Amino acid sequence: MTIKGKATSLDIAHLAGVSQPTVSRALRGSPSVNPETRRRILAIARELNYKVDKNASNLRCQQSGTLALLFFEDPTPDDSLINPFFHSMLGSITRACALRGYDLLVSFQQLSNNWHADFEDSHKADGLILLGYGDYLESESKLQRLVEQGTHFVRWGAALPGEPGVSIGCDNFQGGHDITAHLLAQGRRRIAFLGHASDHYPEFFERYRGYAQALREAGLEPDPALQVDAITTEQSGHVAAAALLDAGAGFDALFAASDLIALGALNSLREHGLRVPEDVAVAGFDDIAMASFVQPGLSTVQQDTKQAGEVLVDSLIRLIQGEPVEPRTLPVRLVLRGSSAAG
Amino acid sequence: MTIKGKATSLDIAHLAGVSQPTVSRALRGSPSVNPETRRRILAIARELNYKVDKNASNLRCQQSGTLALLFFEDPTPDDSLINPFFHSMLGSITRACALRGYDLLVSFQQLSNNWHADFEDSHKADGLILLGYGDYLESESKLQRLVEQGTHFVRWGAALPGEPGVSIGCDNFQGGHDITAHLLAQGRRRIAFLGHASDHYPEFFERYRGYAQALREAGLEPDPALQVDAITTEQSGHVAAAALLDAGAGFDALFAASDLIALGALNSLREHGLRVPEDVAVAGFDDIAMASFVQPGLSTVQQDTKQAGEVLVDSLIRLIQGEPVEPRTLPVRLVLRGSSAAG
DNA sequence: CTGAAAGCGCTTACAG
DNA sequence: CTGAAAGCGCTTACAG
Repeated sequence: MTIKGKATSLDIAHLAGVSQPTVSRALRGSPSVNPETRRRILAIARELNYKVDKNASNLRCQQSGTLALLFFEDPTPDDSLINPFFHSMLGSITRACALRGYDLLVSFQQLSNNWHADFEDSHKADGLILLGYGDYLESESKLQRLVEQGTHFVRWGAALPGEPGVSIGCDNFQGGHDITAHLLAQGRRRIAFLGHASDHYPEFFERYRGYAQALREAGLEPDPALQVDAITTEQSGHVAAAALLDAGAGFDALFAASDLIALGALNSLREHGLRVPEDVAVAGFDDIAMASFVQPGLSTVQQDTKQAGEVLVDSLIRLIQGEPVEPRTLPVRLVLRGSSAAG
Repeated sequence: MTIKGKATSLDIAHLAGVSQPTVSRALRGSPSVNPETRRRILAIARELNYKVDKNASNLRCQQSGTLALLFFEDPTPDDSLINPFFHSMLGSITRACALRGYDLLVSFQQLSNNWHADFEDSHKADGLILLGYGDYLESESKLQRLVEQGTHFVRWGAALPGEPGVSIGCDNFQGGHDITAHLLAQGRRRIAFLGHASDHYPEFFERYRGYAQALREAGLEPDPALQVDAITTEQSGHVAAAALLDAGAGFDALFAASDLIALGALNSLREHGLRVPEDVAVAGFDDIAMASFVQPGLSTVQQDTKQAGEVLVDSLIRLIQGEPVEPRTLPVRLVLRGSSAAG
């Protein structure tokens, strides 16, 4: 049985002695096809290794069965510095898409790019998942445009009031609060915060707010001298911790807005001869794989990436199907290891 | 200017007072379009935020402008354990695709899945990139089927004679040889190898062969008691190193077939009270980000993931275009850090 | 339960 | 330089 090129539904129709639409119906499981006819058609399709041409069916149905994951990179274009947390999200999103029968296009984007809507306008994807850190205020206007154009999208980020579009994020405030409360419970009093704490980085800002709240609940006022800006890289964490030490602002604990920052800080503390947790307790945020590997293990706030991927994908699919979707905040949980033991 | 739904080339044609094919030509940069007409068409297209419908153009052209990356997972389905090396490859492949105008579909696959050819048969992708560790002999027959079906694909792996299809890999033999020679130059004599050394894991096997060759060049015979099987996870490395210690096979250095194995071994050595590098020098393979982060830094063999991604993508595109493509072996380089300093 | 017909939005000979 | 026509491979009313 040879067919020039790939088999089409018409080839199968000829072979089965039916019309091409009947083949289409049989393949899609239409109940109005004679069981015997369907069996014959399916057998032939299998033998010919036939696959429905997605370009044709998508064109006809005006959809693509594909989601696009747009990953926004930090300024640094260095592959190796991508936050492992996002890799975990990528894995989870990929799996969630596969389970729901969607394909996933992956694209790395610069924040500055003209990325809005390209994928959906060209029918390459039915909707977008936006992922990645960066200056939020820089991207806000673009998100606004996506909304105006009616593009279907969800983004991973702080689910705050007034956000354009649908945001899914973890409970950054609660995580920041709980880990700080834990450090306080270990007897720490001078707790530094490493990470940006402004509208430009809403997720970090929420973590900072939780931190400040926990301090106040313990009767302490956040000390501005103990907050140092940092983005999510080891390097930035290293620099921030060194700056804190150089400034001579005494501290007995350190809450980093991400694990990568915490890991950089750990190395900086070690270089300065400080012991963890004896001299300084350290905690991070994310629970990346490395957190459980370093010595001592890094206490941190775990984001459930599996659930996050599922919620992102499910929300986007509902959006595409025209159903109402609310922003969601997912729970976090503390993972306590040696780095925050009592001093 | 309102058009119900998304604008099509026909909408633009009406607005520009030309036929629809002329719009198509103008948009694709055909030289036979009047410059003034083209300008008018482009202006309207921009104003309407028009994007060519990929489903339609792909259907017409019988291609997709998309590559599919099939990522094969190790038996373990745990997201967090994915080898960071592959994440780096993913980043590099994504970028290489973007630069060449191809979209990238990403799919995680179980080795056992019925993955052969699905993507290309359904016209979702013009070709496949296969990536991931696992038992090679299990997948060989499937690769053979891909070849028989004329599917376009390249895979990352050992570029050995007799492989089905086109394999691109790094110089595993040379890397294994050079890092072992380095350990020997540091005065080490009893060098253990952690990792599978059989046809089931051709890349590891090549690294082992390089290791054995370097030993022989130094007048040493590989000691079977110093080789312990391991797959690419920290856990496996931890277990393998512990087994080696428990067996009492004395060794003063350890070459792990991957960085993850080496990192697991480092923790195991530490738990046994052994100092690195004083008591045992340690080296890995891959140069993942964590290698430069741990203390002491992990000496390793760097695979150039940027080049690897580019070569994979370029090779696949050439394959799709019907050009001849040879398997390739890419150079590696040593990255020496504290873990292999003289004892 | 099945077939003839229309049409999704493009691209590309073909004719002028 | 431009238009009328055909066709890529499907899916889905519509009619029977």
